[in-house]
Amino acid sequence: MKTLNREFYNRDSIAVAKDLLGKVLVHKIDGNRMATKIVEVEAYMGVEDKAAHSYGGRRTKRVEVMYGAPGFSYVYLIYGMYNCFNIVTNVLGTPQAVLIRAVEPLEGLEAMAQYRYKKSYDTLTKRQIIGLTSGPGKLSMALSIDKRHNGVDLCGSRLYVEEGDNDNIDIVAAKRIGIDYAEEAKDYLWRFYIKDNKYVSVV
DNA sequence: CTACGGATTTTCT
DNA sequence: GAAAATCCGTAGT
Repeated sequence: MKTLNREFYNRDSIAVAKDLLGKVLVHKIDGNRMATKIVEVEAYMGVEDKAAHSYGGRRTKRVEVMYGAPGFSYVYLIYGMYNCFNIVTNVLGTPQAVLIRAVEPLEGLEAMAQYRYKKSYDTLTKRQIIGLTSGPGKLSMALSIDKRHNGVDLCGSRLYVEEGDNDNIDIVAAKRIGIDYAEEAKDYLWRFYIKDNKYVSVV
């Protein structure tokens, strides 16, 4: 499968977010490949978006990578415990990103089960199988993504997104999650997910 | 199966 | 010193 190039990410977050649905997020560790279908995303539109970490042009050490070139990863720790994986979008100097909120496991199920639960995949309960990757913190655990992966080039060969074979998907637009502080921006329909997919975090 | 509240620590004010 | 782009276990239908 073809890896998405820099140009794909060099657009505004909303356009990239929608186009990422159905694409395949891959993480290779020691030659082992884990692959997952992207099923839920959120667009963060930067300077003009009260929910974004870069709102109003805030430029701290944490947020710095969003001001860089598109197609790099932005990983941050949330609630003291969980990592969230984002993809930097739009032109250099425009601090936008897409949060990957949920994915569906495709390859490397055993490795994911170990990273996530320290258990073999076939001992998982139904609830645990869905819980593998049905949320931003969860998928980061399953794919072994943490702060070390902040600023990684997704046009490289270890962590990247491939074309999927999923053309006819039904996209739902909804309010973003966990941003009640963002005033009017909390109601924008900037979360997108694949209709009826089991791994979507909030329906 | 749903609802609730506690966990835990980085980051910025 | 407060808040945070979340998750999980427990308790109650």
